[in-house]
Amino acid sequence: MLHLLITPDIILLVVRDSIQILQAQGYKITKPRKQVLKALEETQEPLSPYDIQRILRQQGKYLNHVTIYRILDLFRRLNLAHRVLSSGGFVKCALRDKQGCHRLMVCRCCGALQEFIDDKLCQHESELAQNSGFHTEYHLSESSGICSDCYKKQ
Amino acid sequence: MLHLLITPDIILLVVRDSIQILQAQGYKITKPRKQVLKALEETQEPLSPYDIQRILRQQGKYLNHVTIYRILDLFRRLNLAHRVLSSGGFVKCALRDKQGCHRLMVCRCCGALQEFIDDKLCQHESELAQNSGFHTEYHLSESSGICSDCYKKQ
DNA sequence: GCTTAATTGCAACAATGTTGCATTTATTGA
DNA sequence: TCAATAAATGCAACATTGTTGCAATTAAGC
Ligand SMILES: [Mn+2]
Ligand SMILES: [Mn+2]
Ligand SMILES: [Zn+2]
Ligand SMILES: [Zn+2]
Repeated sequence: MLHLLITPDIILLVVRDSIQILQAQGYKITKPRKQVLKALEETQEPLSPYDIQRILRQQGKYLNHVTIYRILDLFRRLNLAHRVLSSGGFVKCALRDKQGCHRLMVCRCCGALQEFIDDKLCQHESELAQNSGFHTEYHLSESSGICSDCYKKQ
Repeated sequence: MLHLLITPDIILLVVRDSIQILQAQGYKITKPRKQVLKALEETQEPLSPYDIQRILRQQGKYLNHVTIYRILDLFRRLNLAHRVLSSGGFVKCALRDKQGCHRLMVCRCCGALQEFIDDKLCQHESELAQNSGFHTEYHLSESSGICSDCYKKQ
């Protein structure tokens, strides 16, 4: 339901990219880490730690939930993934939002997520914050509404 | 830590206002509901259901956690309160953000929250969404950064 | 004061998240 | 290729958070 066009090619590319980042920072490339990366990449929805465990289990792979929590925490710190605020799930960060700015639109009917980026918006928002002395580092925001599909159906 | 100037006068005003809304919609004005409202109003931070339970217990008032969950759910539906996405807590909505648009800045050092409103920002964001067919109903977004106090200390 | 529908409390349970420590594994370089 | 070793994982035990069905209570209206 994450409305980003993710083809198998891109998945491979992005997974490899993430692995390079892990390596560059001195983290081991372990089987569990690769599996969590792949799950986040392939699934078109935000995944909670337990979602990921379920998905992997269905593929005959068992990871302890503690391990998954720790891996997701690492990914978050490295900006390889980020939380979806409203659901508490995690999504894999696409290459294009490396800047650390994540804006989501969430459809209240079907739960569809759409991520977008707009520099002017970030700038405007940062300026507003600045006016009250706040120094913005990154935006992780969600808007609520109705996606085009659900809108047509009404 | 919620940087909104909330004086005892305003608390009384806003609590009364919320009670009118409850009444107008045919909901009973019960002791538990008044207590949860007051706790949200008086506390300067977002409160989780269990936070609220703790606070009230310290005042010798016991509410079952199930009750608190149900009350918060009702408040949310009536737009008397809304969730703080990053913490999972709830904040009481001030009168001025009745429009249903809630923008927060969260300090990653001290956790301070600052809520603000900017029509131009909402408009810009809605337009962007519209471009991809998304119909925005309300914004509930959070930016991350450093508040003025923490910035000075560095 | 009654009546009654709405609300709350309770019990039992399910899901989510955390910590300390033993075991395993990926990396390095001999 | 194989040991050494630091890093990562698994496990157990626990803590916190959230849900459901049903009985008891309560606020609102007469
Ligand atoms: Mn992202
Ligand atoms: Mn608000
Ligand atoms: Zn939709
Ligand atoms: Zn601060």
